[in-house]
Amino acid sequence: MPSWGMANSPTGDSATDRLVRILDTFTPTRTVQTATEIGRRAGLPSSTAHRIVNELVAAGLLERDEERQVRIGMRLWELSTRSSHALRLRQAAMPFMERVQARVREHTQLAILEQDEALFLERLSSPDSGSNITRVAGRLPLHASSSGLVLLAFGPAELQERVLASPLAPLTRATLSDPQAVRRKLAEVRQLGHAIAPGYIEEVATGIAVPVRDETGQVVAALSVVLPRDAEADFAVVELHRAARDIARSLGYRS
Amino acid sequence: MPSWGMANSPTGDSATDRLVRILDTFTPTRTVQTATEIGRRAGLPSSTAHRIVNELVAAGLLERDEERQVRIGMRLWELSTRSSHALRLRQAAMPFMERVQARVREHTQLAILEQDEALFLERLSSPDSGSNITRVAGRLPLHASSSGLVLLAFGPAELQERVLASPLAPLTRATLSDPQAVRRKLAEVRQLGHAIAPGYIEEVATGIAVPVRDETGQVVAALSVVLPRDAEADFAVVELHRAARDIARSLGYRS
DNA sequence: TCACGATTCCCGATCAACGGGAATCAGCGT
DNA sequence: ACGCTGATTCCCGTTGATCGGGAATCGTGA
Repeated sequence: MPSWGMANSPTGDSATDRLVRILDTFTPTRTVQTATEIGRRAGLPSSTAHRIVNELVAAGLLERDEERQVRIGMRLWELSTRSSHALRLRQAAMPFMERVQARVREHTQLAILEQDEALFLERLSSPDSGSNITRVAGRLPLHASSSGLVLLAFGPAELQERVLASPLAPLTRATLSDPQAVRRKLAEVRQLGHAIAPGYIEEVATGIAVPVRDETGQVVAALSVVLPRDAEADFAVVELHRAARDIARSLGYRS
Repeated sequence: MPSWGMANSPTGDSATDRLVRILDTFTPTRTVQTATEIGRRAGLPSSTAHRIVNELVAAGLLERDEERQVRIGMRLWELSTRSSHALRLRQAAMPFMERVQARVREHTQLAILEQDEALFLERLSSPDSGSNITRVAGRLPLHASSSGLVLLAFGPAELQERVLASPLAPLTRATLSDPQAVRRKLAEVRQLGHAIAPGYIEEVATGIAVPVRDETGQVVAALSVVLPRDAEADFAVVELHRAARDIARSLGYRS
């Protein structure tokens, strides 16, 4: 069968899939690129890529800068803020995160559960900085971060089973990668009411996280700080618990 | 011609348009709704709405809660943070906004120019609150807000022409709605280096805004506070200018 | 039990999207 | 000046993915 006469036919994946593939070609480190480049990365012919990119630019989901490079549009951010859930939480948490940050003087972070990972909603950086693992909108595995352990420990049982059944990649020598060890750790977290993760992500850093409850009393987020490896943790734990309680209160949680 | 035999044919608007229409059915006050409801608001038949919503949920752009209500997904927020431009600005501005907020003790806001309106990227609320016009991701017209006037005064000339040529809706009796008056105001803003908008938006409030420059020296944002109508403005003006300068410096602006 | 709305499933008709290809444009090195 | 490379736009014949009416199913509240 001759291929020179082949038809140009639709690709077979939905418009939505293609859109996500295109948006995914943007990464935190590559925030601008040409339409052709997008096409190459998304597996689209140049001509198709241009047509779609132009549509998206017209719709405001993408933007072009002065050199016609394409970047993600503010419109998308605007639409994304309509997702009340996280935004409301972030808003409520902000003032108290600032207080923690002012008193503990270390990176202060707020994370939620998202697709079996800890997704960081907000981060106030330490004035006298240090390590920089987490980013706003960054993710960390549940078993290897203090925030993740809190979200896991207070999360639904089937989540725990799913995560414990999957491979637990260690990030450092200290990371818990044995299901039984993680299970014990989770019990400890539930008993203490907070998670301490010494060196799980970076040898030199210890994460400390507490659960944050919404107005229904359900744990919806983890509030955390990152301390130097062998700093005194007690003060941070107290401050975190206080902030978590105040956030829950400001969301309307009683008792 | 009998209509009962009519074909089912594509709508004529691109998939992108439909996506935006669907996302636009979500508003800050209506953040969850059923698929059928989305269809009704977006002008889509129920069956079509369901198909598309299901696709979007599968792609992570929308989510369903426990009652199968649909809401905007965190995935969208995550993708939107890839738009470096605004995020970088917000990150750089945050610490200095906090300082302004701590010292002036009034609503402190950061806005950028977006589609001929002032789009608010961030807002730190006054502890002793008061009016609440601006919201994060909210918009205000350029001619009627201190932030807008700054963005307009230091923006490209063709933007000024376009805005002055369009109808200038007054929000209060004090709002400048005459093109000539706005033109004079813009000259004043350029001369003073900041904008004072007494009662333009709300009778009882005065907005004060200063331009924020990026590393190239271009004005990319407006930093503003909202004061009670006849509060002393000088202190706020000084603080705002200092913060704007520090933000520009932290972005790498020299001189 | 019934009624109503949301949701899923099915399916034939249609046309908007697809992408190869050619032309154009822009920058760059020689 | 001149080709070379890559981005971009335009054209156009083909076709299968999209569309939505309709029916069945599920869920809930009266």
